Amino acid sequence: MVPSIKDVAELAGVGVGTVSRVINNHPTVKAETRKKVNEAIKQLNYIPNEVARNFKMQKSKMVALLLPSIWHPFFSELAYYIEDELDREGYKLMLCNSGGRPDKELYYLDMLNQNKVAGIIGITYNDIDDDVSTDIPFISIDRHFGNKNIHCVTSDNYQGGRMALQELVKAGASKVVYLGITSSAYSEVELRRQGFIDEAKEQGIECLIYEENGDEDFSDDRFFENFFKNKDHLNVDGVFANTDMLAAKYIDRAKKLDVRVPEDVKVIGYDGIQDNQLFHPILSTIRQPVEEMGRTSVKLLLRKAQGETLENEIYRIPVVYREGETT
Amino acid sequence: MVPSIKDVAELAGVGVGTVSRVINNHPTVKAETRKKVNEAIKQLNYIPNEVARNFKMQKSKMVALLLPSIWHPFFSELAYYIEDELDREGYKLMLCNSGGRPDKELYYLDMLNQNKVAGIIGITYNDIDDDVSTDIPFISIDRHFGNKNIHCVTSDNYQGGRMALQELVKAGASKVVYLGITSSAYSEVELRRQGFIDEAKEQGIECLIYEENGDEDFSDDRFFENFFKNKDHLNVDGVFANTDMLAAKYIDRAKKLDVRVPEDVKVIGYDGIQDNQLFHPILSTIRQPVEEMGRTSVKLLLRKAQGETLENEIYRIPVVYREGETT
DNA sequence: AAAAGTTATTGAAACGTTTCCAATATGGTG
DNA sequence: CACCATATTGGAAACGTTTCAATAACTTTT
Repeated sequence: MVPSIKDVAELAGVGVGTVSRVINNHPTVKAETRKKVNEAIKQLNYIPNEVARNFKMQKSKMVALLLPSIWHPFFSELAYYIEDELDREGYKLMLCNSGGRPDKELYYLDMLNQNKVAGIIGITYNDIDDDVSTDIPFISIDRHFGNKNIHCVTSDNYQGGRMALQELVKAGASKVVYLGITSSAYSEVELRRQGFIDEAKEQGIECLIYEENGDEDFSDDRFFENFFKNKDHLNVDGVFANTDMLAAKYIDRAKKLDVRVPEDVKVIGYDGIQDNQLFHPILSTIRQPVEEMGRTSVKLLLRKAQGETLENEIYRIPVVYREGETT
Repeated sequence: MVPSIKDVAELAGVGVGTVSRVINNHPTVKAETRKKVNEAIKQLNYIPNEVARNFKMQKSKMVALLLPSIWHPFFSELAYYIEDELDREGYKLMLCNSGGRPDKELYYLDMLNQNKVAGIIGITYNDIDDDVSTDIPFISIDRHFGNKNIHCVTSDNYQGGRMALQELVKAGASKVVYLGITSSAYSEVELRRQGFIDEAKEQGIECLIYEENGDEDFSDDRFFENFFKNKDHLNVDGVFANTDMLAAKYIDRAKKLDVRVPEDVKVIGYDGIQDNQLFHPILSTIRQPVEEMGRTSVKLLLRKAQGETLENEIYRIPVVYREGETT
């Protein structure tokens, strides 16, 4: 039989309230009593029952991370830092893979609601703003809802887009294309395109755009098949891909068409996933400040959970350029 | 005010017990009553309070995944499947990154104990067998404790080792080396080496071993520096690396020494992480059945949680060879 | 129509905390 | 010593479920 607070109280010869106060470090306990209680705790090997505590408090020290798939290297890095930061603050992480599917996102939101989690960090592709319970703090990564007390953390996508163009030009490109997989839901990610275009215009560089929607049955093969069908696309000497993965796949395909990187085409990705150090050639990329994004999200979320109101609606964190071998 | 089961009971004009039975689909409720209750539930927008339920039951439908780092691509793939399988069974996943640090593993075990999780799936480097509470079901991946009702799921490492040698030989290698990062704690992973050696002996192939301990302040740079110091190591024409990551790094270094892969040296990794499709050259590898390992772990764990006793102590799942461009 | 059997329902108790108010102990002051 | 202020403590109530023994409502059998 696992001992309860009652057993401790009895053994220590005090009331349950006192034991509770000792456990929670309330200042109003005499040192002597505290000692007695601690001894009883040790003797009985008593461990506070966190489940009962959650119940009484009507909330748990659990934060949910809702994202498309932990399998993706960018998300798994993000999850790593989020978990680490949460742990420092005494919180736990619950992982929810939505697969990017709207129905699953809603299903999870519902479940998290029932489970009275302390907060949610979400990377969602759904207009979930109506479904997020108002009393569960929510931090959205890369999507800005602009209402309902949902705050947003993101990398500085716009600046990243500009940077990508600058670097391509610096590397000698004069005709560039933006490669993207879009989602029907608006996201800050689109600013990557905008920054890229704006900078191209300012610099007087010819700039093409190629995008396909990735919401359902998206296929890499089809994407690149379509892309290379357009002869214009074979004449570019600079490529900025939406994500590192897409950039890596582009390089893969390009190679098969005897397009050499970086001799014929310079390539820059976005994300800065760690593994691209092992891609050959090593990818040049706009590196998202993943660690800072993760930790910031947690810090903001916990501040919200504490009842604070945040000063900004959106927090954009600067990106940096990381040179590889593709520029 | 969020409605409780009591409010529903009142509105429906029944007892709380009846409402509870409706929610939990007990068969002993008249259809008519059930309908009344369901209407009340809908009208009040009642959602069962999972926290209270956990409390009453003294356990939650939460399973913890304790691993060194979700950031590692192999673990993030594993986590993906584990979460998916758990979700199908109505369970949730709590993620714990131990960093491979013994103290943190113990700290998490303690915490999981307090939180009365339904079970734990662990990839640990610690002799945690004395610290796992006997009444929390535990599935250990890649480590076999052989006691205390801790069951083990692993890939067939021994067979994988043999396979690696066979494939290197098939590709033309005649003098091979096994590259490994070891840990002080025994793990099934070591069978990769054993299988490799045994097969080499049987085939009469010369076989070197190079290993370093990775427990603390391990550095890739040092590892390869030491490795290449030994001139013998420059004469091999076949390399089997412990993990894909290690193989990719080997290829990286080899290139810098003008060792060509696969012309001069054939390389095979172990794991089959997805991203190695983007490595160039694409890595040949012994693919772990990650999905099956993940799903099997969950299935076994939940059977244990249900009170079943499992037939085997260890479940070895077959591996397959996946040919890339390095053999 | 009563008895017996079956099925459906009720409502109190229990799970282990925290919190709050009342009660008591302690210490200081006039 | 009486009184008051303050520090410390005790213990009941409450959190929202599930469960179980008791009871009620039907059915069938006699």
